[in-house]
Amino acid sequence: MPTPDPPRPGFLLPLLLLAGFRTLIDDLHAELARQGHAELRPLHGFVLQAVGADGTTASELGHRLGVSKQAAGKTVDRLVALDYLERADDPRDARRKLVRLTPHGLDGLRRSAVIFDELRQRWADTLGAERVAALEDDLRTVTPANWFRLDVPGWLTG
Amino acid sequence: MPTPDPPRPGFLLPLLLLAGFRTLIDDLHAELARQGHAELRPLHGFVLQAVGADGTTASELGHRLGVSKQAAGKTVDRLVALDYLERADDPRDARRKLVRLTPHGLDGLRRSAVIFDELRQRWADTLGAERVAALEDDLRTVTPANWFRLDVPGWLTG
DNA sequence: TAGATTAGTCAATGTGGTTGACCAAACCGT
DNA sequence: ACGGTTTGGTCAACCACATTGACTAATCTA
Repeated sequence: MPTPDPPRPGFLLPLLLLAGFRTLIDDLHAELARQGHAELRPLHGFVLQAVGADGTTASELGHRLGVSKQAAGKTVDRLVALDYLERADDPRDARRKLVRLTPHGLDGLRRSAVIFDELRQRWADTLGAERVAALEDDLRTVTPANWFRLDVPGWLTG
Repeated sequence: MPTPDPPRPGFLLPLLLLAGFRTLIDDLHAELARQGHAELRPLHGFVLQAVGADGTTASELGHRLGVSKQAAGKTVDRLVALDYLERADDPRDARRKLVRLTPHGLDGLRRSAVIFDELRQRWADTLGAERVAALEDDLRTVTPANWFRLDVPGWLTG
């Protein structure tokens, strides 16, 4: 059986962007698995990044991730069960439950940052550093200004 | 409250690729909704594209989409309910059930192609045609050769 | 202090994915 | 032609991630 027909012209661009993203994410998690973080799912890296070293709350996390506070809360539950996050009471506001990285979670986040840097360097070795930079510049240009609000939908689940 | 800290250097590249993809998909579906296809979810366009004008079977569809035949079957169920796809018996093999686009589905697929072409043109107007082409070339270079197997995980659900 | 807002949780539901089990039809080698 | 294997489809159970609505408790504010 031959490979399926290549997509029509207009379909190419989104597919390539998706493929580029997927490639990075897949490579990241393959390497993370090798480094002792096999349980980390694609989505989780974004969550750890959004929690950050300073910690946050479930509601704020939901806002950063662009999902409801309930969805954020459930994701935190799972990452607590995996020992990536922990909850603590906020002494200044009894309603709030602070969400913080555990040492294990901080390790995962730091390794992710290192691996992403390496992957970007690999792209720079292949394409040339200036083309990677141009690619980033171009994407920043055509993308809404608030792109860094880590708006990651369900789809990283793959 | 200030916007959250921008991501660390290594995190930028995947986030920008994701943002670019999301921007295209969101714009596509906003326009599709205006043109009478409000029920089409982000994933569905890829499925229609994978079904193609000639039709296919659930198993083959699963292969093209990189998911199990069961998952493909359930997705077909949903698109049948929305009148985008229909099933028919294969007279030459009683096991197979052909999956075909309905007229409504074909309309959605064609409109998607047109809109994607327009969006790509919009990028070319902003960045210049040669930079869009360079972007595509670069992504093709750093991406596995089989990228056009429409390997779309759960995440288009957003 | 009363009323509005905010944080978190629970419950029900939807979508898209997985594995395993199973049946019927088709294929293939003796 | 027959019997074993492969293939296509479906069912069931389950998981991950999202939604909305309802609710409590704590805090803020007029």
